[in-house]
Amino acid sequence: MLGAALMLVHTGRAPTRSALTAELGVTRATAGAAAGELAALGLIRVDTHPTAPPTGTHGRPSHRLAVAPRGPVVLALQVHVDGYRAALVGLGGRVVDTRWGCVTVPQEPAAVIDAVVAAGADLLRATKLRCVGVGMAVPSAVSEPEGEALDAFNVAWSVGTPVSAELGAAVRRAGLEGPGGAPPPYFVGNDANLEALAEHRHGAGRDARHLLYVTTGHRGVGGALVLDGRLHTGSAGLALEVGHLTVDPAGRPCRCGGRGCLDVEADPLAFLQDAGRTPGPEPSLLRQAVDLLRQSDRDAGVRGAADLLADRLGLGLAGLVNILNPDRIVLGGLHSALLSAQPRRLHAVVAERSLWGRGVPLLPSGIGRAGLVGAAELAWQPVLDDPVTALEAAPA
Amino acid sequence: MLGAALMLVHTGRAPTRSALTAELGVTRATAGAAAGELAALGLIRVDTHPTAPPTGTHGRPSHRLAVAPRGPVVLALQVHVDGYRAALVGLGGRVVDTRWGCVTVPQEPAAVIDAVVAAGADLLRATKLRCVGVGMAVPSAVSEPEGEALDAFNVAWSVGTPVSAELGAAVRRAGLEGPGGAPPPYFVGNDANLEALAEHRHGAGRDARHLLYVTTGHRGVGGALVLDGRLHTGSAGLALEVGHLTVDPAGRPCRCGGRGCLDVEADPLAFLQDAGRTPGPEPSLLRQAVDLLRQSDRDAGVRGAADLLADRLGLGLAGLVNILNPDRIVLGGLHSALLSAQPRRLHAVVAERSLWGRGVPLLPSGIGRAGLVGAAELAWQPVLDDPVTALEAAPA
DNA sequence: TCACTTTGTGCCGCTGCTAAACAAAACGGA
DNA sequence: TCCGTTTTGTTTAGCAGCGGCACAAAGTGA
Repeated sequence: MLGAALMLVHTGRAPTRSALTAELGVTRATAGAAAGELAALGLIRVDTHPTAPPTGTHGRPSHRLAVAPRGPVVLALQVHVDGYRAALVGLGGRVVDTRWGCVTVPQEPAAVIDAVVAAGADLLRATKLRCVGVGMAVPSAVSEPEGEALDAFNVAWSVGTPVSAELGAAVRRAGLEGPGGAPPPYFVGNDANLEALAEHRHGAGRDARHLLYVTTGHRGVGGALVLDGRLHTGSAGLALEVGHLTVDPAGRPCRCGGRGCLDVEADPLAFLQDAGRTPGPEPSLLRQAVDLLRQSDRDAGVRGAADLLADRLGLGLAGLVNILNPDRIVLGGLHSALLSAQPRRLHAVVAERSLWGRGVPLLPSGIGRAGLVGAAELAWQPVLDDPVTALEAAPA
Repeated sequence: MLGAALMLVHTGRAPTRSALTAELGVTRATAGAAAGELAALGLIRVDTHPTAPPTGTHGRPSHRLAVAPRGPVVLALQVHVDGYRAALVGLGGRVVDTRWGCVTVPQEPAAVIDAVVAAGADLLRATKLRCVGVGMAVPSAVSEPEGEALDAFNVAWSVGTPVSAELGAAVRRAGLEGPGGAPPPYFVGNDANLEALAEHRHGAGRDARHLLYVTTGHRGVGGALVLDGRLHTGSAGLALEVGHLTVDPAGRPCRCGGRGCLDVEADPLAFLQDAGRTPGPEPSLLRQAVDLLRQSDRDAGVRGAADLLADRLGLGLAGLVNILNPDRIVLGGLHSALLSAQPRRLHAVVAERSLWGRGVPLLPSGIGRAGLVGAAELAWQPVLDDPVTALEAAPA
């Protein structure tokens, strides 16, 4: 109950106390008690006297609810192909402060993770905010419950790298303090999964019951599914490996052994190649591809490559629609840019190649740094599940 | 709580009161009270003095729990290509009595549904058992929440046939009486989905957290997914249309507009054709194919067709494994027979063509008439969710 | 027959919620 | 300006569900 109330404030669905009452489906008394407890825990702020609220309705104005401005935060970390980023994230997905660094690939996982955790520890020292959890996004499938990276070829980590264990060690080495003085709980997730979670809680996926998220990194295609508000990661954390759907049987060979996988046919590199460009070393492949896509109305070659990308992505999405029947699809990375640039062809292909995909809304991603925000969601989850227990969290 | 307890007895996971206590994770007092209430409702039987229980353990023997022998039943109905079947099904998936009939295609939906409901009403009159719900399985995708059949080409119903409404009308016409004297609640589902549900509750899918079910009818391939004990039907009931996964880009044309879909490459008709047989009018395509598959160790042509079927099905399953990461796969229809006949090739293809499919257990279906049992599960669901409310169910 | 183990049952108290009555804060009309 | 209406916040009483505990019951084995 407390957790459900906090989630409603967290996701912005309960901006007032009366909205909280309605969303929870309980009496005013119960909702009021919950709001009071959350305020006492320092998680939310209850504005008893909202200054000049232009209501326009009858009746007593409701108290406004908001996340506490200097309440606890979580440490959100992200490792990607050429660097890392650390951020302090409050409730509501508010990024308080952020810091980043570069690494040259290949690099030992432990060294990278130590560096990103150290950056986070710096942030915490500088702001003196209380840290209640650590979440990290990595560009790899992550097995559950072991927390091992299984295909982190982007960052040149070997199969089976114990990312979760390394993160735990780094957290202890950095001397981070969580609830009860013990090291804060820490979690690792795949970046595409976490971006999907962020989109569902705070972005274009809000209120979707079955949200399909598909995105590109610099290389490859990732997917995720959020069902009834919870990430569907499959039985071992390995679901939604959408990169190996076949979209062109005569296409490029893929490291999975097949040909014409989405992973190699609908990612930034494929798009640059299809447009006849030779990818340069700088900036990132994703940025080069997005910049190029902007020229599609002036350059016929680019336009052709964009059409090809839309056809292939659309075919892949159509297959996913047949299997998952989502009520919304959010696209990230290059696919988000493609959707914004020319929505029609993509919609048409999905409608044509799926059985009942005509009405599925396709939306571009709605938040920046979704990976970081998603990592924060992971770290917030224990608090959202049971605020009291998570905040007092007796050390082991 | 009461519902959870009933579910445990229903699925056979709580054969004794102490097992119920352990599975529910509550105190003996609470579990005892729940068992007492369910017995008072006439749903289960508590054997206080189990005669001669060969325990072999220390301590006081636990009371045995079982579904009530003459407790209420649900009416399970199934419509298929050339006929229908009605059954009374008790808790625990026990088929009390069954009755069937034939129809010649094409036939008006209302007429078929009237006939199958009438058969069910006969059964109820003959046994004088109390009916608490009606469930019907149809060979078509069923939209939610409207309850319309969307691709019932097998039974020649037009797109958008309001099956749920027709069933409701037939139930009222037949004068069936449910809880409180009102017509019993009625539900419609896709047959593959309901078979999956039956397998999960009572068959080869027991205790799987992420169960993927794939099966053939006489024509086409169907799939279903059971997540954490609940059927995943997608946002509009249209998920798991696995029949249109491409498994042979140069293959047969499919009514979806594509080529080489699972639907036309891994169904009984395709197998018969691949083996060089001309399908006869009798018996059903499924039966002909299963009978033929039995000869695969004597006939090289049949063996080749079986290998081809295993390759194509395996490729389709591998794709599904990449997307859904199930912890178990159960196969029905012709695919079940294929798995029993030659498990090795199928296992090998799934392992080879999926990223992490090596360890996924593949099992043949474990119950007969799974469609009927699944339809019964659908009808039982309100009782399993909240026995008290469902059984007293005030009329509208 | 006597420990010992395991299970069923009754009683007490805590927790979390609802219901109901009352108070507070806005609006609009006389 | 006053008062009725509407909506919301607050307080109190009461109920239902469940856990904890103590005790009784029904087996096993020495």
